[in-house]
This record gives sequence, C-alpha cells and structure tokens, in this order.
Amino acid sequence: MNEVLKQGSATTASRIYEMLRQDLLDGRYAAGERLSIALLRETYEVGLSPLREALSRLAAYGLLRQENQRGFRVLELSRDELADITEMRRQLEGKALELAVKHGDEEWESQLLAANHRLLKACSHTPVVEWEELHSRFHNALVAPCGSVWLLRFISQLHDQFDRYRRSAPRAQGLRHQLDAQHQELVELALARNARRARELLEEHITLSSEVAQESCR
Amino acid sequence: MNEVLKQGSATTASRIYEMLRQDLLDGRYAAGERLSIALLRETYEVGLSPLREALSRLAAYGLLRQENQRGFRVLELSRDELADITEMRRQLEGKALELAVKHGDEEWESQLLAANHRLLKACSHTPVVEWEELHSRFHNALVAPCGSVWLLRFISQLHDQFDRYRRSAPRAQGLRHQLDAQHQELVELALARNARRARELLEEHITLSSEVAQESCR
DNA sequence: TTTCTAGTAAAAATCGATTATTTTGCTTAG
DNA sequence: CTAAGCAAAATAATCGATTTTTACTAGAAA
Repeated sequence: MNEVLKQGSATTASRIYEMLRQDLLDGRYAAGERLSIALLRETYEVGLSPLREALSRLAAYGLLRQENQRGFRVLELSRDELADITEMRRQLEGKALELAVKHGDEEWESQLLAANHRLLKACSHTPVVEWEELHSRFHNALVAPCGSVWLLRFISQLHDQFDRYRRSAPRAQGLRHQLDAQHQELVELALARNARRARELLEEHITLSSEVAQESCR
Repeated sequence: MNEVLKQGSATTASRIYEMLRQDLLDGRYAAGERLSIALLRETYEVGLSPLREALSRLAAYGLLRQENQRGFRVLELSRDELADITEMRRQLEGKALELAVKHGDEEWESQLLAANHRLLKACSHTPVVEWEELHSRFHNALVAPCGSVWLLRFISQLHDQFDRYRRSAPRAQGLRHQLDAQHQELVELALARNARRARELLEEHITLSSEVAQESCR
C-alpha cells in the first residue's frame, strides 16, 4: 500500500472512537438515548467488532454507560453532575495553570498567543464545530506545560464531559464574545507570569461557562 | 436459566476485564510486556470479541497501551510517572479526606472503624491478595463521603496505577506494620474531625508508600 | 561481510454467522 | 376490561473464520 495512505490509517476501531466521541460532544445523540448497534453500523459503515471496541472505550472514558445485556446508552445530564464537573475543573485547571505559569517557556508563550489569535479570528465567521475545536486547543495550550501527565489527562476528560453540557445549552453561542475577552485577559496574565490572578480569572471563566451550561439540564 | 446464577453473571467481557485488571495490579504480567491475544484466550478461556473489548477498556483506563497494528502492551514503570501519580494522589486524596471529614456521618464512622479492623486482623495471617483488597477498601471508605463522584473516580484510577508500582516493589510487605499504624491514626483523626491533621497524615502516608514503591523501577 | 528484498510464518484486526437475552405484541383467563 | 403468560421478533453478545498487517528468515546482489 501507498506510504502516505499507510501513515493516515489507524485502526478502524480508533477511527470510530474519534467519530463517535465528536458526535457525542456535539450532542448528535440525546442524553440517555440508547445506541442501537445495528444503526451505528449503518451510520458509520463499519463492522461489529471495531464498533463494539470503540463503544467499550467510550464507556471506560465516561461518555457512555453499558448496561448488562441492554447495550450502550448515552449518559444523562444532571445539574448535580455539572456542579461536580465544574468544581473539579476549577481546582484541577486552576492548579495546572499555576504550574504552567511557573514552568512555561518562550515556546509556550508563542503557542498561547497563536492559539488565542486563531480563536479570536474564528469568532463569528466560521462554523461552530471549528470554533469548538480551537477553543479546546486554546485551553489545552494554556495548561500544557504544567508538568503532570495525569493532571492533563484528567483535565481533558473533564473538558469533554463539560462540553456535553455547554454545547447543548441554547444560549451557549451568545457568550462567545465575553468568553473571548476572558481568553485575551488570560493570555496577558500568563505572559506577565501573574500566577495568582491568572488562576482566579480561569476559575471565574469556568464558573461563567458553567452558568450558561446549566440551561442544558431539564 | 436459574435466577440466582443470572444475578451473578455480568457480561463475559466485564468478567475478563476484572480478572485482567487484578492480574495487572498483581504484577502477573511484566511492565512493557506484549500481551498475545491467542495466549490470553487460552489463559482465560474466552472468545475473541469479549477479550478484545476488555483489553480496549483497560487501554482507555490506562493500564494497557494499544499500538497501531501491534496489539496491546502492559505500560512501563518509570520514576517520573510514579512521582506524578504520587503527587496527584497527595492532592486529590488530601482534598477528598478534608471533604469527607466535613461531610461524613455516623454511618461513615462505623464503616471506617470496620474497614480498619478487618485490615488489622488480616495483617500477617492472610494471603497478600486479601490484604491488598482490604487495604483498597479502607482507603476507599476513608474518602467515600467527599461528595464528588469525579474526585472518587480519579482517586480510584490513581490507586490502581499506584498499586502497580507498590506491589512489584520487593520491600513492600515489610512496611505493612508501619502503614497499619498510620491507618489507625488516620481513623482517630477522622473521628475527631481534625481535617487539617488528617490530611497532613494522609499525605505523609502516601509519600511513605511511594518511597517503597520506587524500588520497583529499574 | 553487509545490505536489500522476496517469501513465509505469525499475529492482530475485521467480518459475517450463531447464540443468548430482552422486548414486544398477542392471546386467554380472571 | 385488566393482567398474566406465552410466542415471536428484535437486539445484544459471543464465536469461529477470513483478511490484513507485521515480524522473521533466507537468499541474492553489492
């Protein structure tokens, strides 16, 4: 097979995993919905084995729930869990940002400026999914040099959980400008190496997002 | 099929998952080892599909790594990662214990005393695996009423990671008495609702375990 | 002797078919 | 008319066979 094609092709299972993860985050499937194996096979045009492996991974990751002999379900949304996720994000991302401000080098500063620039440019003229992608990248770039692999892992996982709430909230898009302003300010505080203020603002930022996201419940 | 038997039987995949998880924690498979699918099929006497689903879940959980078309490997042990896991445990379990001391009720106090009692009784006269089980239960009971599902989830995950290091350390068994003494003291501080001192001691406890666990690397 | 390549063996990944379980809809007794 | 029980359909879970990919080995050319 062609070398270039070979590079791009991971296993079928991991491709399905990524597609399903995106669609779950985008709210393509309703909270609590049961996912029919047969339907998914048709939708994603894949065989049974790789599909089930992808679903198993998503269940372990926390985006799906597997019931005894009753297949896979999308997890429900609840205010209590959103509060839990929000508080965990505040603490973990806050801590990570403090560490990142302490350890981040010039390369980090460049990446951060670049990520913020791309995000601002995509503010209103690009499709939602693209802004979401850039938004994730920005928050990831912010805490990347914190020095802890496990901290970053948990943060990503919570981010995915949070996005399920945020993206299904009706008013989510209207807040973009306000959030972007906070992103801008976060970059400035980070470059100024003001760890304490940066952390405080990030926690405010998360709380604000959470208030909007609440509208997705009930 | 019989009702009682029905109760006990989860899916084949989840049974394999639990067995493999236990064996990985017990160090039955060497760090970095490649797991042969065919061999695993014979060992656990299962079919291909549920086995692969279990392996996929374990990979998502962080006990295995799946390489492109090269199957599943046990994750390596490294001092850096142990340090990372230890620091994360200190912070997350410390925080959780503070919350548990604040929110725990009488039921919690009873459970805690019971778990500690069982652990002390099993100190030297029972097989290792049983002590390990009771040890996990004790630490779980300690932080259980912290009020955050996600915090508990991350703590369990880190505990499993940590155990891979601790259980393969040669001197791990000799420390039991010292650790048990700390467990005793933790219970007393918890019942006395001394959140600050309890947290400090738990962090010491984790650090002590970590020093022993280090011997499993290189 | 070393390096490259073709061929073969081994292993992983995927597929379609089969089996077991749950859900649904109909029938019948109360 | 309701509800329990049974049969049929639908769906999930598992299995063995097939396909694809990688790892190994031997032989030829430099």
